[in-house]
Amino acid sequence: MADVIVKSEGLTARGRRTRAALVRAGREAFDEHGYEAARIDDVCARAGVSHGTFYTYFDSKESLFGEVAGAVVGEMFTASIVGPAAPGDPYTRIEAANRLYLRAWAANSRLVRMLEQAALTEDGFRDLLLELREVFVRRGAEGLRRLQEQGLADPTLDPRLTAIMLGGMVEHFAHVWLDLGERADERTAVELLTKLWARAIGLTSVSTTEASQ
Amino acid sequence: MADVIVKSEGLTARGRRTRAALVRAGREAFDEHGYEAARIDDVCARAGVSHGTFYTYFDSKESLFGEVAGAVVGEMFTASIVGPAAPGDPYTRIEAANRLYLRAWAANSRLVRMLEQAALTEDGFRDLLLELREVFVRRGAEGLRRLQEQGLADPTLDPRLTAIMLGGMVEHFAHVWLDLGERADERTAVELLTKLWARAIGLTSVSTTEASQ
Amino acid sequence: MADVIVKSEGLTARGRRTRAALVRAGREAFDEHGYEAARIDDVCARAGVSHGTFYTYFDSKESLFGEVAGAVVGEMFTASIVGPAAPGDPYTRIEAANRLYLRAWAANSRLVRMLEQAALTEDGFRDLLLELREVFVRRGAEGLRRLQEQGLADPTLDPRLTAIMLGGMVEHFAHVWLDLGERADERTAVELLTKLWARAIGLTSVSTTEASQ
Amino acid sequence: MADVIVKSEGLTARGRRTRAALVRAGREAFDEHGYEAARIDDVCARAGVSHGTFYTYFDSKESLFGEVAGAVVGEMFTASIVGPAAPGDPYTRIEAANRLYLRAWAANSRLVRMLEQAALTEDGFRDLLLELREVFVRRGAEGLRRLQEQGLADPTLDPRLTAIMLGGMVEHFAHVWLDLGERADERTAVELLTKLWARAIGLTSVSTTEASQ
DNA sequence: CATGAATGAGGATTCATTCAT
DNA sequence: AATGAATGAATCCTCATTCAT
Repeated sequence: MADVIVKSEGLTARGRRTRAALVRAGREAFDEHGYEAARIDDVCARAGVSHGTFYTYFDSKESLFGEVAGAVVGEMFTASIVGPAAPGDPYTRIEAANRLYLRAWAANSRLVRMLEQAALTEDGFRDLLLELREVFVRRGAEGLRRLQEQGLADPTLDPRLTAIMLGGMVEHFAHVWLDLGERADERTAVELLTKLWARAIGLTSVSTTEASQ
Repeated sequence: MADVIVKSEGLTARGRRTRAALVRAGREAFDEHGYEAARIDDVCARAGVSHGTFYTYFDSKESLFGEVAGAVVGEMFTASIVGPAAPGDPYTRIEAANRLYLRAWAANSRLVRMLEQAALTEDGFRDLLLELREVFVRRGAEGLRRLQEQGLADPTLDPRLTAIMLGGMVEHFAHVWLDLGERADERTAVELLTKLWARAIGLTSVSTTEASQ
Repeated sequence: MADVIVKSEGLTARGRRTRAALVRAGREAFDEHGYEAARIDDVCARAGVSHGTFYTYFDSKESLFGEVAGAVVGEMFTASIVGPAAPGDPYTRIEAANRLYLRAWAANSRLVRMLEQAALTEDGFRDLLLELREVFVRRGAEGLRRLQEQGLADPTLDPRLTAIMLGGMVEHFAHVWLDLGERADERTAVELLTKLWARAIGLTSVSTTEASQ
Repeated sequence: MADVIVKSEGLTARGRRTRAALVRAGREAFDEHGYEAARIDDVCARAGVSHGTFYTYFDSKESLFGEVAGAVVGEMFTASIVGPAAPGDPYTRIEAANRLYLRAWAANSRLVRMLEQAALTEDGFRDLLLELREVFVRRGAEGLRRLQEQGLADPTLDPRLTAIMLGGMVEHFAHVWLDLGERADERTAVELLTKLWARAIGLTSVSTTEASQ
């Protein structure tokens, strides 16, 4: 993945536990205070280890963040996979994907923002960030292409750009919803996002189906 | 607006010049390095004044940022106004609005991100940020409501939530486009954003017109 | 007096007014905040003049303090003089002197403390302080010597040392009373101070007189 | 005691050594330069530690001063205790008390002055100062009351106010003697202070005894 | 005389990182 | 593997003083 180097080889069981505790603590600290404001002291206190111990496992604050960010990105990958043989019609599947998409971003909104900050200065983070985005963009683009091939979506739409825009709509809403406190319940949000998404790509079989809502 | 206090009354011409130079320099510095990483010394060097002079005009880095953010928000308001008697059909008007919207956010993307960061800790900035968002959200919601009243858009859509989502799509694309380096030319982007937007709200008179593009 | 140099010659009437305003403002500022904490800005604001003007009249903050301290010392000299042909018996005269002494120190307690602070570093201030003390010490010592010569007080007491100690009692009480908030009314305080003072020096004609209180 | 918080728990032997060195250095620095003029860098240099180490043990200059002041007050308490079964007649015991009193104040004169300065702004220091004063005042007042009960001192004197005044005489003399350089040897000073004190309270058994000195 | 903008030395404080134990 | 004391570069901010107008 990203080329951030961490000290993680040849650890005893105890060492692995300590290391894991630090990553967990780091994730909390970054999420609560942001990258700059998060203190190594705080991380160590949360993990229940002393100052010096931190440097047994990580070279620097940055390398801890790399680890945390990698874990988050991994989770988001996993969490957003709609079972390949997902049931139902295209609309329902888009809805399911949007629900997972929204949840994945909502759960990690602040850390992804941080990763974006970090990406501005560190190329390693930039790569990680682009990789994260690319996975979601490709997934969206492929889904659209498949629908286009099946004659269910407007074939003139550029799949990649469309996926970026509509994916961005979901991602951005996750941010507004959670970080900025816009009031909405998940169900309503997912339904509306899906309706807009489906209409935007001209999902044919849907025009009547979801009119019943 | 935001409740950040600045020293700005009763200045001589020279004072106003210096102050303006500091704001300009601050905007550059923040835009280049981000809020935390921006150094007051750097700002002073850019403005060609000494250390202490900064504090003649501002209480702190924070208060300078407040000034810069206020200016940016003001510019974005102004820049995004579509002439009330904008020509043409609804689709063309949405397109014009999207173009301005995209440009406004693209021009200030980094500073708005910074404002979001700052909003996490400082209530004054949070207010400024919410105010900024609200203006765009309201504008979008009112546009949609008007179309709904004219029978040109799906009347079942919640105007506010829809405006947030579709506005977010544009805003987020501005970020991906400029900050993350996604390749696209403005024309293509605006056209696609508009097509998606129009379809999403079920803009009637359009379904055939622009299908020929 | 002290060898603090001030710019005070050849001033116009307007100049003298400004200068006086600065001294007055300085006295207030020093009394309220202490020497270190008093700000030249604050002094200028109180005096209603601009920053730069201060340096037309004084070389430095220190020289302003010199002026203020000199004025205070002068006032204390004046205020503490018991009319040479003060009426009544020795006891009554000691009482009158104590009342004035107490008032003089109470009125200027904080500024004298400041002068003591300043005296630690600046010889000019040290001289002024010693001069101030000396005046009071001498006055007390001479009073005692006169009583001793008249056979009214214990002739074995060293006049200077005794005056320092008993004068210190009054001076210190002024401090405790006003600066530290010890509750007591002036009348009671003066009566007790005088009784203690009179007894301490073995004032003969008094042993019965004041027993009637 | 005072509500100044210090970092002092769970230290290793090395930590305790460093901390103690800082307190010692701080006491010296404060005593030499005064509170405001004392530099943290100077304290660190004296203690032989680096800049940052200071903040491992203290939050601020103020908290170091709190520690130093607390230590001084503690020492003064201890140093001024006259053995309960002190030998001899009342006069001799007053003399012993005065000697200890004078020494205690003389040894810490400057730091107590500093505490008074600090008490003007910080309530924690004000409390510490008042506590210090109160101990001495009470001790004096109780001594006097005992003598009054035994019929050895003027029963009409208010014990507290009298103790404040006569205690102030000793305290103030310590200041004049040491800080202002009034020449006197301890023996003479203590004898005179005691004579004045004893006469002032009308100590009966003494009037003739010590008149022969 | 008055103004107020500009200066910059100086000081307190933070915190990631190192290292002896 | 863990500890926690020590480090010092880096940064913000203050305020007495100077100077051009």
